[in-house]
Amino acid sequence: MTVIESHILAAIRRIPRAKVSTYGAVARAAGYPGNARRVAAALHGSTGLPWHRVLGAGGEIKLRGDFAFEQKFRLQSEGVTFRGRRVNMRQHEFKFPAAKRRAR
DNA sequence: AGGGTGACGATCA
DNA sequence: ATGATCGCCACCC
Repeated sequence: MTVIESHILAAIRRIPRAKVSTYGAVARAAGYPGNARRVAAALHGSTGLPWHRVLGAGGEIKLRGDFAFEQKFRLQSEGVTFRGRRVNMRQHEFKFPAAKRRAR
């Protein structure tokens, strides 16, 4: 568990129920702008997180196959509405408080 | 050290 | 909308 990873996971845990965010936004909120890929990687190897509340830019589901179905199902269960593969961000995006960049 | 990788993102044809 | 391309960056050989 690296420090960057712990910061990223902490940010993800702050996303409230029925709200969503994006890989890029989580990276910025954790203090690591430009590290969207780290967010995805951290998510991939962790458990017990609201992983389904993290989407690609524009509110698009980036997973494919069964995982994509699972994510959509979980979100809809929380009341998040979809327009095809995307969620209405105007309505469901969680706005993180501004965060400062962290040292790498 | 150097090259490949990816649940990314922005841009363009 | 869809696919290609390029920029990006920590990880893992």
